[in-house]
Amino acid sequence: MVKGENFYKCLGNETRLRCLLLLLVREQICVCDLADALDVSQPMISRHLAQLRACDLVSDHREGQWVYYRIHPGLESWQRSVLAATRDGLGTVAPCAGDVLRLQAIERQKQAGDCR
Amino acid sequence: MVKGENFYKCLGNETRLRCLLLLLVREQICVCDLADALDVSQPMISRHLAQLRACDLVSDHREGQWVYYRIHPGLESWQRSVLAATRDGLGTVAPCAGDVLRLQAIERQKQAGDCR
DNA sequence: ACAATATATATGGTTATCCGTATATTGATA
DNA sequence: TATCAATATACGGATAACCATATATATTGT
Repeated sequence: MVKGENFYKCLGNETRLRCLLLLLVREQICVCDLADALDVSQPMISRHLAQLRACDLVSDHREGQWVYYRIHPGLESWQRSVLAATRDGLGTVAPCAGDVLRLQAIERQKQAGDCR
Repeated sequence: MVKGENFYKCLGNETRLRCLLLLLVREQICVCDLADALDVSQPMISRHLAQLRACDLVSDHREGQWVYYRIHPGLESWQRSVLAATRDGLGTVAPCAGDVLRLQAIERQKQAGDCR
């Protein structure tokens, strides 16, 4: 297996790719916000996040009852370049552009609503 | 389907990834040289090249009995950036580094041997 | 301790991917 | 036209990927 093969297998799935691109615009995002922004089920986002985690593309940490994911801080620089190039190419078109908008809406809603 | 999904599905296979990286170091390579350099069977390389062709990652043209492949001239710039970053990250490690050496050996052998 | 929320994983079935082998196609050459 | 070399595709089976549903785990608040 080539070194980059698993990396690209991860990017070769729509949900995972959208996840990663969304994580490029925020330092960290919790699982439920990711699920809502991408409009996918909770088990689905969780499974794909697990795979990204297994390939060291993202890291996670718990804050109370929420688990936050971020781009893995130890990601190799060439992989960061790949993600950045992808954002440049795909970030402004559907469905990725809409993902960002939905995420922003979720964040606004949280801030306005219950202030916990 | 996200726009880049098929692109990354292509990169997510070892043979196809090695193919593309090898095509980054030569303007064009014929099918048999690709098969020899990667040490894979003829149907195998042909099938994967067909898939890269279908996704517009490579283009082909015939010269006599040989068919030459190259990185598709119309490849989007963000995709070129991805390939370049990948070469930077993987080009100097196995098996990609060996692929280049084997390709060079094949070229030398051709030049030395039968001069048709 | 219990209920509620957030997250992870297990299970089963469907579809896609991958590969080896066999065969078809195409161009060159005798 | 028969043959050969190069390339492409078809076929069948094995494996992997993917998803929906159900269930388990962990944390918080009552």
